[in-house]
Amino acid sequence: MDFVQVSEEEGDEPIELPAEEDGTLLISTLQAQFPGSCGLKYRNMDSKAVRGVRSNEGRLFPPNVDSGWGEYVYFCVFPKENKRKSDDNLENSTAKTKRIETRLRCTDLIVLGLAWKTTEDSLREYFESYGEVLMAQIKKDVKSGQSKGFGFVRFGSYEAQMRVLANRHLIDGRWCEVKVPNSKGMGHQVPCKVFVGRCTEDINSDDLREYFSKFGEVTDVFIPRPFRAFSFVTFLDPDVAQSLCGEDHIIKGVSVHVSNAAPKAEQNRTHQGQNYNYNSGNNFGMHSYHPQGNHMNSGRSGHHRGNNQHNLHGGDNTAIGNSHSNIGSGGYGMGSNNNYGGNLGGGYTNSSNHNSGGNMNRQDAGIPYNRQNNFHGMNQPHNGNVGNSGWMNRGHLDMPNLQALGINSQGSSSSNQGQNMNNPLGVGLNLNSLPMNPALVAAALNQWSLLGNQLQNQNQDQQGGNFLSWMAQNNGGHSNSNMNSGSRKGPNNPNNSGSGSMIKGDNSASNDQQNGNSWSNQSSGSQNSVDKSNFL
DNA sequence: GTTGAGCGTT
Repeated sequence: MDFVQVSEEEGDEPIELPAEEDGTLLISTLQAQFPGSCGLKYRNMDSKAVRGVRSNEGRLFPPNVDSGWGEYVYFCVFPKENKRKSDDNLENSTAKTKRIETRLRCTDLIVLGLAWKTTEDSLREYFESYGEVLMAQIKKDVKSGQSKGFGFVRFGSYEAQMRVLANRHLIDGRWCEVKVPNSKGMGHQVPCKVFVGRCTEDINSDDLREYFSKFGEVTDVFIPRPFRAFSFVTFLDPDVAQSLCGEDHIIKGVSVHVSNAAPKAEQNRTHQGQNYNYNSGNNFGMHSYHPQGNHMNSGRSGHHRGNNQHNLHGGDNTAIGNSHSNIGSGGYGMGSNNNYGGNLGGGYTNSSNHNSGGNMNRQDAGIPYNRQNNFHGMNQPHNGNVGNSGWMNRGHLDMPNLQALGINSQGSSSSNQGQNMNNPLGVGLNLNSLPMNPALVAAALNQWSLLGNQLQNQNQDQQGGNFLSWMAQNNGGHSNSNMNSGSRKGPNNPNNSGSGSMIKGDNSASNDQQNGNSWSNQSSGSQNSVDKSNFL
C-alpha cells in the first residue's frame, strides 16, 4: 500500500496516509486526520512554488501518474473564504481556527431505527469509520435494558458529522437514519448548496465540479435538464458555499453568478414580491446537514399580491420581469411534479400528475408560508390530513398561505383536471391563466428549494444522476427511504389518490418508489422538510 | 420473550 505523507501545514510533522489501490487518496482519509481539510498541496522542488493536488469526486490524485505521490510532503488545504476575498492576511492559524470552529459545530446526532441488538459498542464501531466518535449511546428501557431502537452519536469533527448526515447507514442489518435531534435548536444552519446562475449550455457538471472544487470539496452538481441556464453546486462545507455566494465567477469564459440556493432572509424585507416567509419551526428543511431547519428563519410574513416585477434571484438567474405569482401556488408538497416545461399551477393538494403536458405543480417561491399552526387549518379540509398521517404528523412543513396571497390555484390545465384540488380560498389569481416564464420558475424554484429535488428525480435516469447522493445531502436520508430496503412500513400517503405523491415523489420518473404509496411510506413526518431541504 | 415511529433521566 502506498502512503502519502501529509502534514497540516508546511513544515509540520507529516502523517502517513494510506492511498487507495488506484493510487488516489480519499479526501475522507485525509479528513479523518485533518478535519476540515479539503485538499492537498505541495512544494514543487523545481519551481519552488506550491502546487495543488488535483481533486475530483472526493479523491485526490497523485501529481504524477507514474511515480505516484513520490516523496513529497503534502500539506493540507483548508477552505478559507477570506483567502480569496480579503487582503488582510490573517495569521497562519486560520486553518486551526477553522478546525476549532468546525469542531464547535459538532452536535449530538440522533440515530433512528437501530436494530434492537445494536449496542453502544457496535454503534460506535460503525461510526468510527467516519471519524472520531466522541460519544455513542443507545437509549434503553431503564428496567429491561432493552434498546429503544435509537441512540445518539457525536463526532469529533464536523466533516465526519456532515458525512454521516449525508449518508444512510446500514447498522446491524437495519437502515438507520441519522439526524440532528429535534431537541437541538437551530443554529449554524448554513446551506451547502449554491445556485449558479447565467450558466451556458456548454458548462457541464464536470466543468462546474472542477471549477468549484478549488474552493472546497464539491459533493454534488446538478444541472437541470433541459437547459435552463442555471445549476446547483453543493459543497461539503457550507462555509465554502456561503463564501461563494454573491460572487461572479468565470467558467469557460462565461460569467456565472453564484448565489444562495436558499432565499435570503433580507429579501423578505426588501423585496415585496418575494415574501419569503420562513417558518420558525423545525425541519423546514435546509440541508441535510442541518435538518433542523434553517438559519434564515425570519418569521416575517411577506404578504404578496399580484404580479411583482422582481427578479427572484437578484438578477443572477433568468427570471426577469414576471412575478412569482405566475407560478402555481399549488402542490405544496403533493403534486408529483414531473414536468417543468410548461405551466405551473394547480395541484394544490394531492394531484398525482403524471402529466407530460408541462404542468408543474409545486410550491410557489413567493408564497408566504404559514406557520405550522396554520398549516393544519389551511389544509385539512382539502387534503384530508389530520395531522398524523405521515407527512404532516409533525407539523414541520410550512405551507403556503394562499389566503394571504389571494392566490387561487384553480389550475385546470392539462391533465391536472380532476385531480388538483382547487385552492379553497377561491379568490385571487388564476395562476394558470398567467403567462409562464420558465426562467422565472427557475428562480422561484430555486427560492423555494424545490427544483433541485424534482429535477433530480426526473433526471436521474437520463442523467444517471445519483438520486441517493443527492437526497442524502438533504436530510440525512430520511427522504431516501423509499429507496431502501423497505423494511419499514408506515402510513401511506394520506392523500393518495392513486399514485399521488409528495412533492419529492415523481411518479412518472422511474424512481423505485412508484408503487402507489408514495414516498411517505417510510417517512415519519419530517419528510415535509424534504421539499426544501433538497435544495440546500 | 413481542415492537419499529420517534428525540436524549445530562
